[in-house]
Amino acid sequence: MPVGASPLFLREAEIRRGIELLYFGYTNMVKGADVRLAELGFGRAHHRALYFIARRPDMPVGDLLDLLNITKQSLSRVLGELQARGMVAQTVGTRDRRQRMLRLTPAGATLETELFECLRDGVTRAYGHAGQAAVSGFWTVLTGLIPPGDRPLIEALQAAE
Amino acid sequence: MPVGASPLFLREAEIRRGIELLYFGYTNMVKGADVRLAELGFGRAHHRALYFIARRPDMPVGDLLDLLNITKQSLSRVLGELQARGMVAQTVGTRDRRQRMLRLTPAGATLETELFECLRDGVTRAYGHAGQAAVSGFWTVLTGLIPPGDRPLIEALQAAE
DNA sequence: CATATATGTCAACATGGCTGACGTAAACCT
DNA sequence: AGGTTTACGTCAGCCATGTTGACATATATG
Repeated sequence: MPVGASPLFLREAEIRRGIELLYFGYTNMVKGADVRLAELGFGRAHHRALYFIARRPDMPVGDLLDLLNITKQSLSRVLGELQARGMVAQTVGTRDRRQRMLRLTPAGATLETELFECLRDGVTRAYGHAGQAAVSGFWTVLTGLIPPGDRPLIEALQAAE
Repeated sequence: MPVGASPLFLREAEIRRGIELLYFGYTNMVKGADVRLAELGFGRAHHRALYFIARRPDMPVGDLLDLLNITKQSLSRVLGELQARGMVAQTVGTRDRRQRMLRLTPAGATLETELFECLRDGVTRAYGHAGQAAVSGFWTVLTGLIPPGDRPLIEALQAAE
């Protein structure tokens, strides 16, 4: 922020606006996927696991736990259901045989793609109407909300596709 | 978006980046408030009710239901707890005596302020580092994620303080 | 006066978090 | 080689917060 920028810039109203838009924006983004998940008997927790496994194939269980920030017992339930329904498979780690590497089965990949498309449509529309500069600001502000220490974990998702 | 903007602009990587930042940004924004709420034996649902009642004092129950998009049975539990603990009070509507107008008690207002400050610190930092143009883009993209039909409801929160 | 609306309430259930305790296999360290 | 730590899994129970369905009451409205 340039020195001397309006002090009103950080007034309560602006903060509340951000809080509200973030809440409603997130809620609306996932609304479509929620419907599809419910039809299949899955929930948001399943989606999150599917999403990150799709994003980083062969991620070990521990990394997924770090990303989701839940207990292994919670993840275990979700992962067990996804495996039982043929969406996720495990292989023993090559470098460290204690690790279980997670990846999607073809059926899992198909479902993840379908769910991604639910989110994508809304995001594409929002990006398109806002323009590239706005999108860049959107990314910048959201990144600023993440504690610096946690950023590498998230940036690693976006590195080298 | 200007005609002829990069077609790469809407590639999958950009969409996924937005999805991830929105998820992690939201999660981190509310993390501090979650801690405080847990100390008091409240949860996020209580916070959402407190938040919107603070934002629009004397909002009728039905409006709050529309905003939160949950069933009246779910809200009723939360609201009952907030009333039992002296955070929220109801008055009979003046224009329509069937309505119950919600407002915070002084204790409720104190708590809401405290929780707001938990969110505010993170948002203020993110806004400050990003700059006003980025914040504007942040708002624009998030607004674009909300179905146009729902926007008036949310904009009404931000009108005429 | 009949009907619709705003709210409340009882009961049962699902999802997805949590804690605590315990077990196994593999890696790592000395 | 042996003890310790790490990665993962599992059993059991609890809590928060959402859901549906049915029904009750007071008030507004045509």
